[in-house]
Amino acid sequence: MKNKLKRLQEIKEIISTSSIGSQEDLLNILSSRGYELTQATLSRDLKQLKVVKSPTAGGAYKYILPERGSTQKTTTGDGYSYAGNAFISIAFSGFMAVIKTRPGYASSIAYEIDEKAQNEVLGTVAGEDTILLVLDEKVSREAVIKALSSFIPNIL
Amino acid sequence: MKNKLKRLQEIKEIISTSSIGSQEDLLNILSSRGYELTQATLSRDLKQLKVVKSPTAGGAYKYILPERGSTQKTTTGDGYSYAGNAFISIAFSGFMAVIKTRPGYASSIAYEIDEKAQNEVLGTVAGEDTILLVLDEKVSREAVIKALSSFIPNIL
DNA sequence: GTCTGTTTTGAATATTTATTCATAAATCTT
DNA sequence: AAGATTTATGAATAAATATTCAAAACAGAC
Repeated sequence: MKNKLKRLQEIKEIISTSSIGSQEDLLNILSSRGYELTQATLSRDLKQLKVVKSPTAGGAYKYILPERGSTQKTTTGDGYSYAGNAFISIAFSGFMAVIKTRPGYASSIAYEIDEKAQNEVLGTVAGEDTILLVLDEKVSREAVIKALSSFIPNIL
Repeated sequence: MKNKLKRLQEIKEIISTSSIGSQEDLLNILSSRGYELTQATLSRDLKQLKVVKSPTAGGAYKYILPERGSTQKTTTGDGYSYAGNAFISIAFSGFMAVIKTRPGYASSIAYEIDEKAQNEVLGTVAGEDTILLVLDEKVSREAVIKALSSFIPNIL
């Protein structure tokens, strides 16, 4: 219909000026302003507007508009990893390990480690060509190597 | 139970690192990591964490952590303590700890730690979303938590 | 106009999420 | 320790929300 756009505007306005806790409430307000639609349509409208139902401090819920001017997130898309090439060496000390990489690759490899070796590695800190890993004190160094080897073939 | 806190941290971590579309999905991941709970409890957890189910660009939904400053208010007192919001989790290994934060906040929180927990923490190294803490070997983990909790309320 | 493809919508339904109610576990107070 | 109070939880259910499926409204192209 022609008034979908106006309706979306109205929805944004209602949501931003009052505290709406359910689609049914919003539906009633819209109805009182002359917009006839069903919950199904409203659900789709809210999805399109990227409206979100957020828990409030008072223990209830309210709909909120998405952040304005938020930057689009960039997704690499290719899904390929340079880990194999960029990896240079690994060494252990206590419950830590240091990985050397080719310059510039430390953070991307660290990101993969964070993703894929959560059981073995508590966390990482990456510089330019060095990654510091904090290992779980319950796992062996062999287990760490094994976990990393699934996406860093050169490690062996 | 006592593991509610760890569970909440785990939830934050899962949500911030992967794309979860329903509580059931999240429930499965939690289950695979050893957390047994029902959807009812998860719903309450998410409400407490103010997690929100947001429509994505791809036409689906995903859970996201609350944006800093959206509904959360700054703590009273001498300054801003945004640390609470940006903090995600803490884990220990040996005389070290790893703190995960929302991307970009690691260094500011690390700065606060350096300032305010000098007795417990020898030093920190911060990346984008991870802080490495070297702990004083004479203090307990509980003491560290206690010291940090004075300016990272969410830690408890 | 008619044809064809796209968009919008409602009714019914499926799915998802929140809450109620009861119980158990933890915490506090004597 | 016992009793009282708060907190955490699951099972069942209620409530809310998303989607399917079919139909209608629309927009162009001819």
